[in-house]
Amino acid sequence: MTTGSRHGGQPSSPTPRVRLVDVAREAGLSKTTVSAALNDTGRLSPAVREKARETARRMGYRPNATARQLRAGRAKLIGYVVGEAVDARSVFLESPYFARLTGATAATALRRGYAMVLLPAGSLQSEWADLPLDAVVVTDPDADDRIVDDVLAAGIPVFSDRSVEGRPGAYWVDVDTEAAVRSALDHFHEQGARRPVLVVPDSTTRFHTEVFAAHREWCAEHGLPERAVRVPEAGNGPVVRAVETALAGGPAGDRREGGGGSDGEDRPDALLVVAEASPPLVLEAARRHGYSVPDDLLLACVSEDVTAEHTEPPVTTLSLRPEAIAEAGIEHLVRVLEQGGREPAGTLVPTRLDVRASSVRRHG
Amino acid sequence: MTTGSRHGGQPSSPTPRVRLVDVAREAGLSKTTVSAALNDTGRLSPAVREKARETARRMGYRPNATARQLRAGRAKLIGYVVGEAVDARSVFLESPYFARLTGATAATALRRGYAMVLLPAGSLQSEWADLPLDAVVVTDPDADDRIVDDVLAAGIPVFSDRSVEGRPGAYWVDVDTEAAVRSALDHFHEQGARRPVLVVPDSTTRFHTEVFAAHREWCAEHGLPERAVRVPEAGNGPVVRAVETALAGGPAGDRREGGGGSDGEDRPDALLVVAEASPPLVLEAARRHGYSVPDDLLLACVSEDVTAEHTEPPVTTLSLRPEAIAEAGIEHLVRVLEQGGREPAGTLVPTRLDVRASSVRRHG
DNA sequence: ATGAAAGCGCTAACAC
DNA sequence: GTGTTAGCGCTTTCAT
Repeated sequence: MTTGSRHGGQPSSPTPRVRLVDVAREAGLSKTTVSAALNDTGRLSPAVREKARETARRMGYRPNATARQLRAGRAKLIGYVVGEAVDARSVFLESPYFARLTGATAATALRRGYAMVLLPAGSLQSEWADLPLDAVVVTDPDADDRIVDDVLAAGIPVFSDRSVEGRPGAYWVDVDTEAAVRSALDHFHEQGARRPVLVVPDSTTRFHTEVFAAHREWCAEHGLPERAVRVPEAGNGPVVRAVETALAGGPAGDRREGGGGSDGEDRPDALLVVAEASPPLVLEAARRHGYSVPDDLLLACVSEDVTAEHTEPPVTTLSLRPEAIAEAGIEHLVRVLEQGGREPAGTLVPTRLDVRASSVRRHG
Repeated sequence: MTTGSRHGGQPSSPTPRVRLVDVAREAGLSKTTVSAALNDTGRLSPAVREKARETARRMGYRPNATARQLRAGRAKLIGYVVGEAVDARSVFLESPYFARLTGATAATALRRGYAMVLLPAGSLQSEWADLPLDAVVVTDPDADDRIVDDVLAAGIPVFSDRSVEGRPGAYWVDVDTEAAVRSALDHFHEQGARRPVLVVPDSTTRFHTEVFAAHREWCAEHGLPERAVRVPEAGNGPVVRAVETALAGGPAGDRREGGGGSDGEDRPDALLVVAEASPPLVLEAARRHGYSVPDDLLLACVSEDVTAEHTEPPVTTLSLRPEAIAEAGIEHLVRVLEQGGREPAGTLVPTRLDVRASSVRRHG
């Protein structure tokens, strides 16, 4: 009466799932033959191949991925962590940039045969040590981030930004930050702006530190004073406050001599916001401070936020092109993982400036 | 001179990775003993257990997850797809709601020992057929979505919203939509509004159809005309246009007799926006149409968008509490997967109305 | 052209 | 207490 003595199985499998050997038995063939037929390998007579396939189909056979992985030695699984903002638990996805980067990475990876596991921002390698990850993508790690070291120490290849350059087992894709900053500042300059201000997060992320440096350099080259406000933390509130600081006068550690309205000479005439913030809110902040955009303030945001197109005036954005980054990164990863050869280790992805009314001077 | 003939391995493994048997040999013990020591099972003398552990640590041993999975029969992997908006490829994450739901699901799952694979929105089961998924989470499937059927047909448990109720192998978590809609409309009513309008996506998602129904019911109960505008597609543009339609007059298929300004009686005095849209943009749209919020229009949005707190006035939001949904869902999933027993199949999660200035009448 | 058998790395019966 | 052994389901030499 023992109707099949489950050996080491689960509490009660809903369906005992058909295995390769079941198909083989049913078709009167061997595992080998059926496997070959299904994988289109080996030399089989068309008849047998078809019979095996047909039987498999009829029985609803689906190969056990885990067994394949074990055999193959790799799991076709990659991890994805956002390094930045360890404190901002799982909120990073609310940034349109990370949202799109994340989605695009997952989609591209799957297209290339890899599944992407979403790892909570700021999680430690130890928390997912027993995932069979072939590689880990670490986006925008902080300079002092442990995660990259942890993963490398575990012998897992890391794909990150340029900050990992030179580390064995680490590969990178990055935006061409300098060109990006230049393109925005040059654009302002062409439009006649001479007192641009930068608002940038005070983070140790590669991108942000490079933005700061590129801005400094550009200002020096153009003989303009370096005006920058650093945002202490992420979020719309802090960024908007930083924007207000920027619009109130010059840089943070700056001469604000004289008492009241020292407007005119000192008021910024262009604003580049690199920190993630909602374009409508930034625009609104400018208005509150008595600026009319673009008449007396040119505005551009580094952002993927689609609301930028819907404001009045629409806001010029500098897109980091997350989809392009994701694609470049995954292509790179697949090449490294599958060809194993020593790859160039890095790729630079250009940005795109979408000029809209907020940064174009009116009447010619 | 053959320095180790790689058998069926990769092109060139960077490090041959230490296996259980290596540790065993090194420690002069058997695989069993080491395994037991590491997993804290079996009866081992403390001395031996320590020795095994020490050796493993020293050699940098990390168990092969795939082998474990094969042995255990389950991969501790769950898939996550957003059913809604098949067309909006990987953009769904830009919605703060989905972003937070996604992040929270991943985090909660990992805490419970499951890794979450992010599947591109609208992707088919066939595209990830060879992932060893223990279950698939399908958020907000459209009524005619194939995905749920596909996954169930593959013998994989599905966790989704209430629309899957009654299907064997399907479990659900859902927001208490009716209570949610009531709470918002009741709030408007208490504030004196008598001509509320609803803006809701014209989708076949369970949530949206229920919102529409709940609103209809509420209006009937209160003897108020049902005013609703359905948004044909997602995105800030379409939603803002729908808001403008709503504010211009009554419902879409509605008497708009007479020519010009039939204001007064007909103008809505409260607006509930259920479609994802940026609160600042909605507010701006209301202003463009000559409304002052909250003086002659009360406003509330179903949204997780944090910008709602930063507008002037701040916007009242109805939060669906994605983190709570994620937690309830994953708890449920883990229970089903691990205890296998026939679980209650469904959980309802309450929403939260965050009342802010946009929906509170001034001067008492 | 097809099948038998080994083995991926691990865990769990079952001896000793 | 500790070691031996048998698989988990699949792919892949290697015989036949």
